[in-house]
Amino acid sequence: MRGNAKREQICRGALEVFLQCGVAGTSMDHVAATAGVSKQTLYVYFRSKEELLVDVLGSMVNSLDERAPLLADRAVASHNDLRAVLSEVAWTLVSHLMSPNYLALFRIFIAEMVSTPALAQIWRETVPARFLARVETVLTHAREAGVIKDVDLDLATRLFIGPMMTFVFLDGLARPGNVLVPNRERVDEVVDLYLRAVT
Amino acid sequence: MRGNAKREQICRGALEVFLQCGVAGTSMDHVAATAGVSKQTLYVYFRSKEELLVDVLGSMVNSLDERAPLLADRAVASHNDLRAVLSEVAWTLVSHLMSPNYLALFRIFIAEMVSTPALAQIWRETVPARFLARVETVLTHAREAGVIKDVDLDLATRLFIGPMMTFVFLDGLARPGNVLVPNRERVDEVVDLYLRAVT
DNA sequence: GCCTCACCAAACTGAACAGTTTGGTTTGAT
DNA sequence: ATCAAACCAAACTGTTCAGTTTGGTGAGGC
Repeated sequence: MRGNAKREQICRGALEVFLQCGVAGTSMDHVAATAGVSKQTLYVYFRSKEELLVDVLGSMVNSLDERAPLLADRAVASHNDLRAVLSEVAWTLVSHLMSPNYLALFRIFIAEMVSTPALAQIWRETVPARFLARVETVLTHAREAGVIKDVDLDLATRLFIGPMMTFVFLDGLARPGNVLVPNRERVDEVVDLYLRAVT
Repeated sequence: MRGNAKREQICRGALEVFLQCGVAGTSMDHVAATAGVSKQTLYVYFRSKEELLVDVLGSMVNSLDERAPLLADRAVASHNDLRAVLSEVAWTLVSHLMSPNYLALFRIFIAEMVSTPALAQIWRETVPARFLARVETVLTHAREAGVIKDVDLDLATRLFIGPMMTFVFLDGLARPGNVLVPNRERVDEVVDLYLRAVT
């Protein structure tokens, strides 16, 4: 009976190696060794390196931020509510996405998307889609409650997500081995500046 | 006499192959064939694939946007001046960075930065540094002219660059083969929303 | 006892590819 | 004419690596 235990054991090992060495730098021998599994068993569970990659990255990206939707459904009845929720959303986004694992994941997705369309789809449907949807939900509630002006929702979302992306890309991705994570106060300052545009 | 003509011929070919096939997918044989040069000559001009990569990408990234500094030095005496300059800067940024070549360049830099620190440095000192500096210059002029409020310059820059990055990353990089370039009106709407925060 | 299922280690195959070497040909200056 | 610098095509070397094959071991069911 081909249980899930071995499969997950393989996934854990593969994820570790992929994140640390990149896709090109990862050999199937290395994965097998790290997972504590024979190479043959590896090929019983996964037909190819590509299949392994898609499966492993897909489930990693899916398992992240499971508690996040709760956040977006909080009531937004006042300017202060909105500020608090946006601060929370922004901080979750920045601190998650700037963790070493997530940055490594970014690199892999961005590089492999071209040759592996399955990855491109997974990526779009999880990370950007989720964060955008979460912010849009919050802003919709805020608009319904009359807390923000009647602005274009997509634009307002971009104006919010964008500055957070500057942290992730300019201070994270572009500085391998020397990531500069902003503190929460800094993120809140962005939120405050943002609120001046939409309220 | 080892002239520059052959060298540039090699660079052109190498750039084409690197952008189209990625670094891992590029063989030195392919580069030589595309450049119309023998493999041996290739190795006379460049000691290794890595040296070729750094040289080629470095000069591509340096040759871009040479006319841009002119823009940032325009006078910003009124709200309308500011709007016009920011619109121009934003549109230059978005339309340049979302071109197929630039997106391919992004992918390579992001993937290779980790193993090739020289690339990371080149990247930071050119693309982000230049665009940030340009926006900061404009905003500084605007602040001196009393056109915008006394906001934190770094924050105000992030709030401006960020939304443009959403176009580049979410609608460009994340959609290989199906890039959605926003039209100029859409970019101007972002600029207008932005101006509500800083003026 | 024996059979089968899940696993293992290790050797193997075939292809790709960075970098080198060999053995030339062209060109242009003297 | 001759010599040297620049170039070329093509074969070669050594390595890495995805994926396969071989020849097993141990454990649970019957």
